[in-house]
Amino acid sequence: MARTTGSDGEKTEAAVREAAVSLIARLGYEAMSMRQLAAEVGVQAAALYRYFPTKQDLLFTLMREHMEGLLDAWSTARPATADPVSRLAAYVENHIAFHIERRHATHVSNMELRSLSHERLTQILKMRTAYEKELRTILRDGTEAGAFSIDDTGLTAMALIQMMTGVIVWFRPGERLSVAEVTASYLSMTMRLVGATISHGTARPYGRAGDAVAL
Amino acid sequence: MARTTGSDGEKTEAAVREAAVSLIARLGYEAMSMRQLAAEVGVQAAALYRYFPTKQDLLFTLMREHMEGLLDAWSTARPATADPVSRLAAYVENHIAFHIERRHATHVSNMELRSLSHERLTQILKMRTAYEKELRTILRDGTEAGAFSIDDTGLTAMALIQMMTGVIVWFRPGERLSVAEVTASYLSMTMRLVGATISHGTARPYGRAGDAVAL
DNA sequence: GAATTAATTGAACGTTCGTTTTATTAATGC
DNA sequence: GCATTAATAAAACGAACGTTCAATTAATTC
Repeated sequence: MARTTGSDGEKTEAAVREAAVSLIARLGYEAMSMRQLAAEVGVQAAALYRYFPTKQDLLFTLMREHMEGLLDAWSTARPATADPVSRLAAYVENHIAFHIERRHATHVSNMELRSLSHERLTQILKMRTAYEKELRTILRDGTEAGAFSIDDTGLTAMALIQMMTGVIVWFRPGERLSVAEVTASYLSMTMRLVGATISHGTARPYGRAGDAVAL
Repeated sequence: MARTTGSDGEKTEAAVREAAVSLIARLGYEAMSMRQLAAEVGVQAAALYRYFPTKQDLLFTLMREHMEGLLDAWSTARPATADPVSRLAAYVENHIAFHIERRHATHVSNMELRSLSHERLTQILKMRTAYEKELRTILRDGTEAGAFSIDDTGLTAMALIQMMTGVIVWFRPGERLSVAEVTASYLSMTMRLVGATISHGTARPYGRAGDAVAL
């Protein structure tokens, strides 16, 4: 009826985070109760409040760390080259890989924004906007350099991100398609959508279906 | 403390539906209480149970009618022609128009699926699959006819639908872009993504940026 | 090995939830 | 105008919710 043998704060907190992402992704934030979460972890509900002062603090922590992870992943994957096609390819590959690997956390970050307070919502959206701006910059640079032909970079960036993130809705690892195949397909679709050419001024389109996609 | 002057079942039920779509879209199904909904309509919570036996029945009704509306809209808009490019254009135009016009209901139908019972979830997903199959058929027909060049019609259909439906996330009527402009952009992006050509065997691509899009 | 700190339990608090029941009044049909 | 039906209010139900508090035990420190 008190501290249990082998109990360890760090391990418990990690278990809480993991279980929370999984439960919120499956049931939704509002539908998940603190008692349910505690049961999943194997503790009483009161124990959760040692690690997160409120239920919303828990949600916010999960979301903030997910967004930080996304920005970190991109700043690691971002290539040094100025070539817009390479930069766009790197963005797409990073985005698909990250989102497939963290399907549940992405689900939470995308679906539960309305459960945040105004101030915290603003913080998350700021990070999201920064990430989207990276794509808009690539698209604008590429258009100005003549590598892409795009009507509206803002609209195109949103369309691409929605398309790519949507992969988590239908993709299940270990089914018909591998992660590499899915990534290659999305890369090809992206390059065609933006009207990418292999190099400036060339009419040859990038990655037509049936061709091997040059990475 | 009982029936109020001017009360009318039909009007009340319509008001309940309307307020429910709006509230669920804004707060989420779990976060919306029946008392909140009743207050929005201007009645007591108990009055809602005259029209919908349970909260989940209300949600299911809204979703089912939304999906029926989508299928109806497409069966009206679907062209008689066999030309895949025209059929795809009609699909995109109908999809964008319908989803922009019914942003809130779409939000509800996409986000609250997990609050349905298994049986009802299956019913909704069946309608959704039927709708998606229409797009897959167009893409397959177009690929076989040589009008599109697509790697994987299933994957491409999902990517296109995610891209198009995503318009409701960022688009706000009356801001920078008109509905017509947005539709034209999405049509152009779609045609490029599927590698559409104006007619079979021609190398000329459909709707490059900068050209006028032929509708 | 005693004192301190870390981790957790169990019980309880007040609130809100979806829903049901009963009573009451407005509209309708004859 | 009387009987019937439609539409609602008011009050209450038990259950579940997020959260707090006090007590208790395990691990750590000295």
